[in-house]
Amino acid sequence: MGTRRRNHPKIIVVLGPTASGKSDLAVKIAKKFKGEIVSADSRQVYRGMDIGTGKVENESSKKDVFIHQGIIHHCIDIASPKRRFSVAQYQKAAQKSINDILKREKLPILCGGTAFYIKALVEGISLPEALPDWSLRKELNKKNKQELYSMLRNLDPERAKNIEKDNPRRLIRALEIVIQTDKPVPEIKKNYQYNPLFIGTKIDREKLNKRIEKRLDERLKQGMIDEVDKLRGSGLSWQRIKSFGLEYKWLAKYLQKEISYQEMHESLLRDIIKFSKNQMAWWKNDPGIEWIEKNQDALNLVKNFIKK
RNA sequence: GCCGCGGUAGCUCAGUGGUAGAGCGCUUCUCUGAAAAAGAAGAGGUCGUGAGUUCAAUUCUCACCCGCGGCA
Repeated sequence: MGTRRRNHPKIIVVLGPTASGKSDLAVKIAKKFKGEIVSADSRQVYRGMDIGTGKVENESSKKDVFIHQGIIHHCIDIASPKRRFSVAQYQKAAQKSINDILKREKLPILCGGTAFYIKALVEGISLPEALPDWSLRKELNKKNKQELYSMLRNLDPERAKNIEKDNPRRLIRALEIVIQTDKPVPEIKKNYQYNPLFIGTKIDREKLNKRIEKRLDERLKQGMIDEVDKLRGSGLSWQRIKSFGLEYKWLAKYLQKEISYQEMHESLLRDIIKFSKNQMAWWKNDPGIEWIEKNQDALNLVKNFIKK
């Protein structure tokens, strides 16, 4: 995830697969080193999605402050599930949060499982300014990937060289940029603004799978089905709810009586496990991450890191 | 016990007289405003068992074993 920048402000990044104990560790670090937490989770940004996204409990009575165990959490509940949220919005929100934390002379602790969000923030990647244009996307979606690819080859041969030519979603985004800006897709620029310490919470596969299953059953008992039902009641379409994936997708199917409880449980468990493997794919070969098994090891790492 | 249907990849199933395919799963990989998204590559099978016919059987024939349904 990039190199450390010695002269930049220090931040801690706690990452790892779902159910590996990130939130717990982040709170411990925050308590010990006067920190605040910035969530890096593409689903926890949405209000009303709590149990299914594994949000920690909010103790705050104020509307726009999220506090858990006395620790301020940022980038949670910052968006309506009715509106689309994206990595660029996250990047801005998280940068602002971190800068505020630094101004208060506290330690920023980025914590979450969405690798793309973490990358966008830590590397400060420059996302093209072209805004998503949903009507254009809808139009382009009618074309097949060969047509999309040849369009891109005509408009921006350079980008066409490197892009995955079988991936319609990427092709459409590239075309969107070119059509909107009337310029080729800009080369990606990185702008490191922080000096991060990456801590990964690691648990062996078999144990993690068991934890995932246990946690799923707990969440079901805690009223996760009801939560999805409420989202529907608040005016979200089933299609939208399903687009959030995992628990939202499978519980929506179950609530619509498309599948039985058992099918829901099996498929959901399988997909969460698959998801956790996909998360690890981003990190497992990254030499810059300190993988820890005990929280105490992480606290020691942070202590040394801050001293330097 | 009799009749019928079935037994092919981990699962659900296509298919063919010239030693086999799909979807899902699995493994690995990618990541430029949907990322819990979107995509790529790969590994898996002596086609239930035994015999017969044939140059050649997973495919046809017979017997047996197993599963499902019906009848007794």
